[in-house]
Parts: sequence; structure tokens; C-alpha cells
Amino acid sequence: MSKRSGVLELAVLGLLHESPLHGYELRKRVNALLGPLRAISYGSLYPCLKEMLAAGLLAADDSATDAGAGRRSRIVYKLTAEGKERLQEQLAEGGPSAWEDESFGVRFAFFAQTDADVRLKILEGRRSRLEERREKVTGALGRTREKLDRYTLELQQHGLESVEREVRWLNELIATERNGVAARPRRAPKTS
Amino acid sequence: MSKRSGVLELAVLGLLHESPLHGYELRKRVNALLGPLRAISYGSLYPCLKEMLAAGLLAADDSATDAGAGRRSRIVYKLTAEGKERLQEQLAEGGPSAWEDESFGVRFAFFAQTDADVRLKILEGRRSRLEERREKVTGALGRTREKLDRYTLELQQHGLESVEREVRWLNELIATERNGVAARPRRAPKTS
DNA sequence: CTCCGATGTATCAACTCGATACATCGGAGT
DNA sequence: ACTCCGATGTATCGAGTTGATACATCGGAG
Repeated sequence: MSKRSGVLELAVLGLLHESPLHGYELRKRVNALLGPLRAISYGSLYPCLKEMLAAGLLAADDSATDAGAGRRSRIVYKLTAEGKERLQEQLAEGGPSAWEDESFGVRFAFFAQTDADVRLKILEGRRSRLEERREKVTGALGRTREKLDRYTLELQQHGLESVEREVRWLNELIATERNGVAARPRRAPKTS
Repeated sequence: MSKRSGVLELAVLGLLHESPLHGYELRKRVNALLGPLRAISYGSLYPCLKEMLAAGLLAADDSATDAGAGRRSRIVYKLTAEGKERLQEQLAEGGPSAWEDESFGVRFAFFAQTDADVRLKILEGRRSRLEERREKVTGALGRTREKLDRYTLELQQHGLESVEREVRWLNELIATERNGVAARPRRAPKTS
């Protein structure tokens, strides 16, 4: 269950912490969390759940026979005490693994359950990760600008601006974190 | 060689069309093209090259013994006539497969070799693909806004704005395509 | 003169995806 | 009432991909 599934495990722990879920619903929520890119399939989810069960992080409740006799079979998963403990461990982890591309989104999604100092550490780590990437792109772009055709240049430029936008976003978030919890209304809240 | 490697094949064809290359350099350029995300590994590239060789799309030139005796072994690949033909076929393809997430970037990178009408078709296809995605996100966001905590909401919002930015970018490109080939200076070109 | 990182080709176990199979549910249309 | 069909639901498999690793040479820094 390595590679991305480390991320998948965290997503499952975090979602099941909010409420017990069955596989189908769990997958939908995981994919909503991860975004349209990076969506996962059952071929990842089910083996992951199986391993987490075996590891004692989850408990499975097969709610077939219920009131009314007819309910279709679903397997509802929930966290065990060990699972909750594991979740806390993962949320306390503020190292580089937290701000890489694969994991940052999930870590951020569970910031509400994360300590303020860890939040700040992750946001700053993510920012320097992106700035590092920006340096590399601007460097390469400076060296090759003349040799590239219009479209390739446009594509590189757009990629660069995506990174810069992401950095600005992180700057805002870091600033907000630093002055306590100031609300930041993005969309005008319907002034009616 | 299916799935992403359809994309990989196109990237290889396009890059080798510019100049013959060996595997190591080819990989670097493919990854520069695809961006930091979506980078590929040798475990994808080498099998792909092998298949393309077998299919007669590429010719391999092992430049070991050369003038000076000492040159290290490198295998230089170049396009055959069949390979060039295949590249033209691929570049003429303007269907849905061209504007999905996996392939759009590569198709765009080779727009300089693509007919104007195909370019426009791909850009518009990509735009409606993204608008469709935007609808889905705004819908889900409208339904669940109250139930989400601050950070989850912020993450969704950021994702949504990414899509919207992408759509604006495409709008600009489409407009530019429509009035012939007007230059669009993004970064002020060093007015010194 | 040696160490070390970049260049260069290549493979492998572990992991992931898209497709597929199978089955039930609720609603829309006739 | 009946049938169709898409959403819900669990599960597996072949094919493709990754990150690690192996092995070897090159050029430069100390």
C-alpha cells in the first residue's frame, strides 16, 4: 500500500473520522477531495481497505439483514481506536512528505483537525517547494526562449503563471494563519 | 502501449521530428513538455521506444564506434518515413481524445505543426470540457457550502478558480486564433 | 588522483487504472 | 403493470506505470 496509497490511507482515515461510510460513497468523497485529476479507482480503494482492516485500523459492518428484510448488501467501514490514533499521528506529521504534490491536497483538506503550527509548517514547505520549481522553469525559459515556437512558449508561460498563482494563494493563506483566524470572503457573499 | 502511452508516442514522434535524440535526452524533453506533474519514467519510455521500433516508426542508430574510438554508447533514435506519416495522422486528429487532460498539453505543444482549423477545434473542445467540469464543481459547491469547514471550502474554491483561469486562457487563445496570427506579448519584452 | 554528480541504458516488484462482471434499486415512459 | 435504464454497490483482472535499483562511463572540483 505504498506510494499514493499513503495518501489514500490518510484520506480514508480522515473521511471515516467524520462518519462511517461504505466503499462506493467513500470513493466518491475521496475523489471529490482529490479533485478531477488524481481520482482513484476501486482497484486502489478496495485493496487499501482490506489492508487497513487487516491492520486493525478499520472495522467493517456488513449491514445486510436490517429492519425491513430487503436492504441491499453494503459494507460500512468505521475507524477503530487504533485508526483514530493513526490519524492523529499522520496529522501531526509536518515533514516534507506533507507538502509534495501527491499529498498536499489531502493534508490541506484536513487542516481543520491539524494543529496551527503544523499547518503553518506545511504551508511554508509547500510554498518553498513551488518556488524552487518556479526557479527551475524561469531558468529553463530564460535559456530557451528564443528557440521555442509561439505555442510551446505560451504553454510554458501558462505553466509558470499557474505556479506563481499557487504561490500567491499560499502567501495569502500563510498571512491569514499568522494573524489568527481572520475570515477571508472570496466570493462577495450575496449582498442582498 | 495504450492509455498514457498514446500520448507518449505522440510526444516521441513530435520531438524526434525536430531532431534525432537518444533515450536519456528524449526523456528530459518529454518531461519538460509534460510539466513537473505527469512526468514519465524509463519504464514507460524504453518499452514505448521498443514497440515503435518494432512497428517501423523509428530507426535506431547505435553510435558506439565513431571517430576517436572512445565515445560512450548511446542509441540515437530518428523518425522513419512511416513515423513521419504517423505523426501527421496524429496531428490531424481533432476528436475528443485530443482535448482530454492526458493529451491536451502534448497536442498544444505541437500546435505549430497543426492545421489552423484543427487547432481551433481542439481549443474549443478543451474549453467545453473544462466548462462542464466547472458546472459540476459549482453545483456540488452550492449544495454543500454550509456543511464544509473553512479549509475544505478554501480548497474547493481554489480548484474552481484554477478551472476558471484555464477557461479564460483558452478564451484568449481562441480569440487570437480567430483574428489570424496576432502576437500576444505576455511578459513586457524588456523595453530597454 | 580520487571522489561525486551527471549522463546513459535497462529491468523489476509493487502498485494503479480502465474495463468488466454481477446484482439490486428507483424512477421515467408507455 | 411492465420494461428499460442509469445510479448504486462490491469485486477482480490484464495491461500499463512508477520509483528503486543496477551497472557503467564521463568530466570537473578539491
